[in-house]
This record gives sequence, structure tokens and C-alpha cells, in this order.
Amino acid sequence: MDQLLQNIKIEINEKIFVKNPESSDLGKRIIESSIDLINEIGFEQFNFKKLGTHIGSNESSVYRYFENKHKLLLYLTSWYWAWMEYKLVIGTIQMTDPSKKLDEAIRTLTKVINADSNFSHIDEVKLQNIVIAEYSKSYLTKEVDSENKQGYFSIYKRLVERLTNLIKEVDPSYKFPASLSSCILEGALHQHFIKQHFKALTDCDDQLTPTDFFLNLVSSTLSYSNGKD
Amino acid sequence: MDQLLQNIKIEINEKIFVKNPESSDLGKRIIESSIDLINEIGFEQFNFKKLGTHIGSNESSVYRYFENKHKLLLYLTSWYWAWMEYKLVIGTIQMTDPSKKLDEAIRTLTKVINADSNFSHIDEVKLQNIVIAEYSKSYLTKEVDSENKQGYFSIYKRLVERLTNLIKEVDPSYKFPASLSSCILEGALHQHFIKQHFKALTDCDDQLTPTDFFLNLVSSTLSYSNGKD
DNA sequence: ACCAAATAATAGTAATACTATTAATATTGT
DNA sequence: ACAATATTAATAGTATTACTATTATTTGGT
Repeated sequence: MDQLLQNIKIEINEKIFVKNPESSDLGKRIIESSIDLINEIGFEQFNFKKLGTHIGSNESSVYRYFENKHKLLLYLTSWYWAWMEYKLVIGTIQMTDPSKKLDEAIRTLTKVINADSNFSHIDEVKLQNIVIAEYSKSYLTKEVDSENKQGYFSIYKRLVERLTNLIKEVDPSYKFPASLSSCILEGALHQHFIKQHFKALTDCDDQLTPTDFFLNLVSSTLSYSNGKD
Repeated sequence: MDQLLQNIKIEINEKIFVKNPESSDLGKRIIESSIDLINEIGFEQFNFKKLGTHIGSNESSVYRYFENKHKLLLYLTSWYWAWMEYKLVIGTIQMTDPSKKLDEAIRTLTKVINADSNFSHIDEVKLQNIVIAEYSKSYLTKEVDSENKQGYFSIYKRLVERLTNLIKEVDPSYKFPASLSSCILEGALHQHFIKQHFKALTDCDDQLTPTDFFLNLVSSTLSYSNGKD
């Protein structure tokens, strides 16, 4: 897959950035370093001055790429979800059995990224940790409706929709395909977070994973018309 | 229940506040007004200067009650979860059938608060909206582990645990009681949020509610040894 | 070598998140 | 009633943040 990914390009809504960070070396360093820094000190402590220092450049140079740190977070998380969507699509494209497709999709969307999945300048392991710890902050704002209208969350929404459709294919009679889909995506992030910080609130650890939990949940909730279960 | 609630007192971890807001009129006005203000302008835009103006008092007076706005959010959300726990306990105490108890618990924990549930100086409808929109921000921080150690999240954890135990009672063989419990509590907030802001990501609306979704999810996931289903 | 674009450096502003000090007001004990 | 004490309000000030504006310097293309 690494080779494949070398050649694809992840497209992010142009309104999210002032200047496309993919278009220059400095831009790429901004992305690379912001992932490092946010992962290390958290989104609240993170700012463009610290980022400037971190990349041996200047605060004002960062502002030529992103209006503010909120937009940068939207960029990073959009990139993550676009990458997830890509993995989901290529991982299930040749499958015909709906239940196997759904199974594979859930695995892709809920598992921990392993260190060697790296390509280009983006460290996906760190990026996933950022998404786990910070994604909610990108939409839990007073501006959510206007930003949603501008399409800032469209990649994530498309991904939820894809999973919803896979659920519908398996069980067209199920009443809550969209709710289940959003619950899996958001719930997986939450389970990953609490398995790190509130161990008593989950049964998941490195053996029994969030993937196991959601596979079990889905297989017992849906009526599989053909194939497995 | 309103009468009952008049007489109970919700106890919050003393480390969360500098001076107990329940101990004075100004303190109560701080709580009352902060709920109004955060609900209105959101947690990011909210600060103690605006709160001071709102209660016809001074910024520095607010600091005598809470170190910072993060602590105030911890106070408000702790109060909410304590109140939820209370409702859950008194709503299920006289029940004997585990599956009916669980059913009632899920209803209590996932439904929308209605306007007339008000008592004292706290507007529970607004407070629930705050919890839906802001609760995640109280623990998605770099300080989460140390604050957890200090017991700042103990009420919420106890509530998840209570629900976990109800799940275990219904189906002792189920492998993920804690994950399901945390998933319901956190997922309900999420479904309420997306039904307001990302309608395409959920099947829930005012007819088909998050409560319906989670009741269905739980009843199909657990094996009910006795009673319903 | 020269021009344009990109980047870096510097400075400055308004707002935020506080702290410290003092003044005014309420509450309590005798 | 009145002094002592606690509480609250007002004022001022600081460090940091989240930017904007201006100018200087570097870099790459022709």
C-alpha cells in the first residue's frame, strides 16, 4: 500500500488553507512539525510562535499558510479522514460479500495505526493520536454550522456515509444505519482515548481491542441476510 | 422528583473549587450565570470578565470561587453527572428485574431533559446542552491523567460503572460491559450533537431518538437470560 | 546578473487569563 | 451598638496569545 500511496494525492478543501502546504518545502515542514508539536504538547498549548521556532522559521511565515491553529487542525484531521477513506476503499474494492466488506471496513476504521504505515512527511501514528485526542475540538465550536456549510467536514461526512451504506447493504431493514456508523467512528476514537486514560471505563486493551468490541456489536445488532454469522 | 431534589445536596470534589459556590448568594449567581453564558456564547468565547459583567459583579470576585474556567466547567459537568446518577438511582431502586432496570437506566441517561425538570438555581436544560457541546473538552487535555488522579472525574466514572454493572446483571457472559457502558454515555451526547448539527450522520430526530437507538443496540447485543426480549 | 516570489525578522496591537492591592460593604460576636 | 472580620468590588497591572503590518533578506528562474 505504501507504494500506492506514494502516487495518490489527498485533496483538502481549499478554503481550509491560505496557501497549500503541499506546494512548498516550508509548507510540508509546517505540517510535519505541527503533527510533532501538537502530539507532544497538546492543541491548547500549541501556537504558531512555538511552531515557528520548532521549524526554525518565523511565526508570520506560518500565517501565510493557515489563518489560525483551528484551521490547521481542520487540515490535519481532514487529511487523516481522507487517508482513512482511501484505505477503506482500496481495502474493500475487490470484495463482493457485503458482510465481509463491512467487517474489513470496521477493522480499517477502528484499529491502531502501526509504526510502519508511514509515508511521505506525515507521521500517521502521531496523527492518529492527535485525532483521538483533538478531533472533537474541531467541531465542538459555535462556528460548526457555518463551517459545515463551507464544506470543512465533508471528508469525514463522506466516510460516515460510506460506512452507513455498507451497513445498509448487510441489513437493509436495520433502522439506525447512520447512527451506528457515526457511533462506530466516534466511539472508536473514544475507546482508544479511555483505554489510555480511563482504563476502568473500557474492557479494551492491547489484546481485546476496540475493533473486537465494534465487530461484536455490529454482528449482533445486524441481521446478516447472506454469508457470515 | 422535584420535591425530593429540593432536599438532596449534590456534593462536588472540593479540589475543583476555591470556595464552594453553594455557600453564598454570589456563588450561586456564578453558577447560574455561567450556565447561561456558556450556553449562549460557547466555552471558548466565555471568560470571567464577561461572567463578571453578566452577574453585575467583578472578574476578581469570580476568581475567589474558581481558579479558572476549566475548573468551572469541571464543576458544572460534575454537577450534571451527579444529578444524572441521582436520577438513575431513584428511578431504578425499586425495580427487581435486571433487564427492566437496564432499560430504565438507558432511558434516563440518553433522553433530552425537558424544560420543567428545573429546580433551584440550575437550569438543567441549558446544562445538558453545555454537557453535549463541551463535556469532551473537560478531559481532552494534557492534564487529564493528573486531574483524574485527583478525582475530578470520579462522579462520571462511578456513573459509567453503575451502568456497567446493570449490563453485567443482564448478561454476565457479555465480554464488553464497560466499553458498551461508556459507549452509550458518550455516544448519546454525540448523537444529540449530530442530530443538531450534522443531520445526515444520524437517523435520530425528535421522533426516533438516541434513546431508541441505544435501547435497540443493547437489546440486540446482550443475551437476556430472564424476562424481556 | 536581475527580477519576482517566498520567507524571515521586527515591531506592534487587542484580547485573554490571570495576580495584587486597596476600598467598600456585609456579617458576626460581644 | 460597634468593633472585628470576612466577603466582595474596583482598580491596576503583567505575561501570554493571536494575530497584522512593514520591511529586509533569501531563493529560484530566465
